[in-house]
Amino acid sequence: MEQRGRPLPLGRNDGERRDAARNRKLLLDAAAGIVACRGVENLTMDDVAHQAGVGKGTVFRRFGSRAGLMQALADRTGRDFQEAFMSGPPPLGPGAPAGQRLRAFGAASINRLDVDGRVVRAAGSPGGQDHAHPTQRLVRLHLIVLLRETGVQGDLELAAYQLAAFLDAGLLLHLSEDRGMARSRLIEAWNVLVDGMTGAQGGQLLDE
Amino acid sequence: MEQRGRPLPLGRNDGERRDAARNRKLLLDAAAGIVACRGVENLTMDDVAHQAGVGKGTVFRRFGSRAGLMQALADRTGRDFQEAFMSGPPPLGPGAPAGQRLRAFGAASINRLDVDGRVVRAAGSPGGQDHAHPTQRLVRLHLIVLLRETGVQGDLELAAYQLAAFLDAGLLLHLSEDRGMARSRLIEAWNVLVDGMTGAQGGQLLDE
DNA sequence: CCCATAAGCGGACCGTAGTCCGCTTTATTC
DNA sequence: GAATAAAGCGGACTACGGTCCGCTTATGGG
Repeated sequence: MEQRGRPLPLGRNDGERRDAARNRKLLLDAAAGIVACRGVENLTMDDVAHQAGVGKGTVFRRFGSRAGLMQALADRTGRDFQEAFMSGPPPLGPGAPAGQRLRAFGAASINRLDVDGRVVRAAGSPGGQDHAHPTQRLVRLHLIVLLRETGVQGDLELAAYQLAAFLDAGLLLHLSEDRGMARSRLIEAWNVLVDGMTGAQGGQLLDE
Repeated sequence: MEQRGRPLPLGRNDGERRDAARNRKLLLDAAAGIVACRGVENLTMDDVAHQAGVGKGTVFRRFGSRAGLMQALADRTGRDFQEAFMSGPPPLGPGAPAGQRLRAFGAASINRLDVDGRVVRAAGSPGGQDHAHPTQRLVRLHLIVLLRETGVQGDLELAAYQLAAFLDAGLLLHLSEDRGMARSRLIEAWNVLVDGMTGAQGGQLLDE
């Protein structure tokens, strides 16, 4: 049949249907609760569905996969972090010199491990993080901007990947927990890495 | 019953039992065959067991998990690479200046993607690579030695982690396949990273 | 208020990773 | 070569991630 005079019968042409939105929240809350009380690794999709009082199919319709659910969870708890480095107060947010902001970004990322490092790690698909995810892209974009601001020449995109690779939740958790490295040591290594990239050789030149 | 005069009734006090060794080989061969003809993602543990003519339990007894099997597979095909950078000809092996060896190591790792990048990526547990695996440790140890040889001061262990993070198979495959970046570009970015760490600012100072 | 449409929903179903436990094989000792 | 103890083995079994498809409900227009 050809199209009728009803071109946009969408539930809501911008967002999702009311019940869908409600269920999304129910599911995220349920997931957060389970993570809080039993840990990420003991979260099953059936649990989440049951706890939220919906069917399992709904969970997968919303989030696509377990990793997708974790991503959504990580994004929710990490939203304030995003805002902090996008538009919060210096030195993390705009206002401070780019070099300091880079340092602050690393420190903040590393200290964020306690909050939801395990969730972020679990958000990785089998075979590593999902580098194509919007959050990851945003982080790299941020790094690129800061690098450019410090006057770094060359392949900024890959430089951003290199920096972000060290901030990978799986790696940091390994260093912190399995290897017992102190946060301060990780932060110092980040600073050295940033200095090496931005050309501040000694590490003292741009130091606080 | 108390212990008798037979203190060491081990099958073989060093290695594994004959049949176990035979099955290990059968299993690795079967896995390699399946990977070669159907790809890593279409390999199931039941397939491997059946193809090798053993029970499924045997596969898990030998390799612990799917990731473990992949690791073993990657290690076998990567053994010659290990030998190449440990004791092969320069510039990859000993004999060349450390700076050149670092560059060669990155280039070799990146070019190795074609061979078994997907296997290595699949060797990662859910939530990233297994940084504690002997092969990873060997790589980092190698990097530490080379870094020290170039006169780098500071936290060499974490510097090695930073370098190795960029050579992660999952990341490189993403850059190469999803993002369509040329190998040459990745290698150049590696060189720049190494130069930044070793203090060769311009990139031309130690250039070939 | 009723209809048409499409999005949403649920839970039975499927495939695969990983476990378990009783049986078999290997190696060692006398 | 018989006894014995440990390692190995196999395949039924479980748990969980993910799919499918017929049913329900929200939504917007007549």
